Amino acid sequence: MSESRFKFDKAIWKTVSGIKHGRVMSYGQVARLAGYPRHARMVSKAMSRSTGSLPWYRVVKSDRTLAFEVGSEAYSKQKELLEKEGVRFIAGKVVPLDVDEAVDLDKLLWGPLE
DNA sequence: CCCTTGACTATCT
DNA sequence: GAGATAGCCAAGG
Repeated sequence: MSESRFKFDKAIWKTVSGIKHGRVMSYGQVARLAGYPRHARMVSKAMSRSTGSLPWYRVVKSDRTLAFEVGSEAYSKQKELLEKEGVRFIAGKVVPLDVDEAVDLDKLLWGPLE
């Protein structure tokens, strides 16, 4: 196994582990934060290579939908794990729960759904 | 090497 | 907003 790939994996795992409970991050965001811009597609591989427990389900696509095929087992599992943390879904999209500053829960729930 | 694959993304119709 | 399209980049055949 190559040395550089291990370093990459480690950086990704560390970043993903840092995602807080009930929050999500996109693949591209994780890659960027880990120090590897434009490696969004590689993030998934790094996660699948992870042996320990990783909050992989807190990583979603940039449009806030899940990466798996709708209806697949993986899709259901990820959605279930997220909902267990209080994450909501509207029209297949994760609702950002930035409880910290987004005091506009009203607008969040009743505002335009796009 | 060349070509194909993806748990991706940004942009344009 | 849904589809198409073109970048993206490491792995594997």
